Amino acid sequence: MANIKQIALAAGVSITTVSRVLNGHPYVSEDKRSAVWKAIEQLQYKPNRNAVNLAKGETRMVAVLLPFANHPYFAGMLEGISYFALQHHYHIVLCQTDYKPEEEIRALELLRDKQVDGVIICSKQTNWSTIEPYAAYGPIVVCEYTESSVLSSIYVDYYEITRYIMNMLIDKGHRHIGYTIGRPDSFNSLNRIRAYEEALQEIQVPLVPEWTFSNCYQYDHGEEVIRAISNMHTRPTALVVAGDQSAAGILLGAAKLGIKVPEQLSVIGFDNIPIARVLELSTFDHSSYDIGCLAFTIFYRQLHADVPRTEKHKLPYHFIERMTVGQAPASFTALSNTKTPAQK
Amino acid sequence: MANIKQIALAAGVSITTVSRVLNGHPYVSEDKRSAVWKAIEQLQYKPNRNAVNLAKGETRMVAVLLPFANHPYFAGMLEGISYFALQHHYHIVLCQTDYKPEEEIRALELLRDKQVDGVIICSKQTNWSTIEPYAAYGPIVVCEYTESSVLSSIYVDYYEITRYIMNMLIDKGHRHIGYTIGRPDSFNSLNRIRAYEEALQEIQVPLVPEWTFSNCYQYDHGEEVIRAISNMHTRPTALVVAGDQSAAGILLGAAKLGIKVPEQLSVIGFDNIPIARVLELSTFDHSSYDIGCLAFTIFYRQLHADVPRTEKHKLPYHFIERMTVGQAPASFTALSNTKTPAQK
DNA sequence: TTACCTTATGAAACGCATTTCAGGTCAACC
DNA sequence: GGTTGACCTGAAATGCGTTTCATAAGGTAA
Repeated sequence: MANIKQIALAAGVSITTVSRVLNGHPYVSEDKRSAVWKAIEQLQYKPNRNAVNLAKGETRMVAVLLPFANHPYFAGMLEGISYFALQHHYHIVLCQTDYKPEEEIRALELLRDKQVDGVIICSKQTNWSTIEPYAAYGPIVVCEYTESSVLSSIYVDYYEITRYIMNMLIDKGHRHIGYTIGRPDSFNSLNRIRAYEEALQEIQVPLVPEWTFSNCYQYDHGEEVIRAISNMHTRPTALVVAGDQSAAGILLGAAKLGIKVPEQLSVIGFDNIPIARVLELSTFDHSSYDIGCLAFTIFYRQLHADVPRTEKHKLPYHFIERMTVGQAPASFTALSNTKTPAQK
Repeated sequence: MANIKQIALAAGVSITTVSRVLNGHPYVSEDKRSAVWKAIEQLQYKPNRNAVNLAKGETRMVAVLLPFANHPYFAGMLEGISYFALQHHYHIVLCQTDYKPEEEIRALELLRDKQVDGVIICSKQTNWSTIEPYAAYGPIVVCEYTESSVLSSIYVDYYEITRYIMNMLIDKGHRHIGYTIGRPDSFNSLNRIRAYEEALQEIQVPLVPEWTFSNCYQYDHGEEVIRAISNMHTRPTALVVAGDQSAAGILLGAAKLGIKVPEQLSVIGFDNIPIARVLELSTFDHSSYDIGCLAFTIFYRQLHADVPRTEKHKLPYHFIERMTVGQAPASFTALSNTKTPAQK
């Protein structure tokens, strides 16, 4: 394929002039400009992006780090990032990490090695101190709370939300409340747990470890949870579920097991993914699509304007009341041993 | 950041020797080798990937072209590609096109401009003749049937599958059969339609245009379909749905509208995505994850071995019988005007 | 008339690593 | 002793654009 030198030769100008034409610089006479364009078209010339990247020190690529793309929450985020990226003529390098630290590092190394201009971290495992040094090579935007002074952060206050939910459930008479979370040791999970425990403490209700479940992401996990609950002697009357996907599994599993929602079990999800609407799941909305859009916007601004690279954005949220939260069932308010009819 | 020149200087060797050490070439004396490594570590040197790409003419990136990542079928594919890509030290450039031809072209231009070594097309709109010229710049693998002599193809024979389904439904007494598809003009859709129409023709049952729906991808679309059906005077007794996601919408919508599946309506999905299992949806399995794995493998082999770049792989499939296909309801076998109880 | 700016153009340096080619040493084999 | 081949090393060419700097013509304000 032709290169810039051949264009220069064909158009009878210098390489510099070709580059000027290519990049729309002023100070090129009309006749040379058209001669260059003519040569470019005749030889079907297109600049080699590697050479451009090398010379400009910019790749117009951004790495997106996430555990799995095959999850509506992250897929939504990806879509948001993608949409804004395309508008700004950026491309996305997808780094699916499965929460493996070594894969997360590899994504950050793309930044260090100048393969990308920045990184958007949707969710990660690695600790901040390992990530921070890479911020020297370009903006890093994290969709999670961090106090780091070199990273930008878009976050949802899960402590606040969880307190809000717990209060709502307690107001409705629930005392037997369980929860599910994703990774047990993530910052968000720890905040959820803290809010949960404090809320119970305030009304002096003991914590039942049996009613707490971790590593819940997919439908299957939700089904396992509801199966486990259906076999319990004393069941929770409400579940605070960390993601709509597993909440959907719980709902559909409950239907199969004959557990009535919300009459016997209230379920609250998170994320408001499409299936939540279909299943009438009460949930918290904080559109992952919008988070993605914002993440890209911040990355882009930080790269092109001389702004501090440590913005913090707390996201609003709101509760979407649908059909899965109700009053605590009378028979369950006190510790009872009632068996519900449908059980395997 | 340090570059190779500074390492050469610090280690007291030539640039060539540093490059040799970096790339593990033989014929470097032990003392020089260790001097180079020492300099590399002291200066924290890492090669600039853009320079490497430029010099090697290879980027270890592959573009993945798909309409939307936020769909379990494509997300599964993406996961498969991703998994194999990581193993081979490749990265993925995600090109979400929303079926817009100009975005599809942009993805192909990445190949022409040497930003990626190849392209995997999961689904596209652009016609083959537009895509083919780009094959000159690197392997292009398409997850769809094509006769093109420069593209590789992994495909499922939807004509065959649809005939299989139609026969099954006809055997079970169904005569009022509807279908839903995605894009009405795609190759796969046309084959589905052809199989559908031929099957009806053979048993001399007239086609009811009202029972055919296009542009169905998401839950919402499925819900719209079932709502439309519930308002029909004469309803189909079976639906051949082109994707599990919209089939799920149909199932959940049917439950809300009081339409019993499969007693009143049989539903067959495609793809066997996770929600299908949860909803007991009878469907065809051809794992999109596996397609992704295969797609990357073919791309990789074509790039690194001297094999023809036009492999064709027809994928196996199998029907997964679950709970949504039944005998045609007696009252529906003949054209009847029976109204089912639950209607809005 | 001098001083200075705008327009126009190309040579050369620069971004950075890989690869070819040529030259050299030393041991083994004929 | 001469030839051959394995081992080692670096200068220079190569991949390809962008950007700086130097130069020069033409115009204008002081």
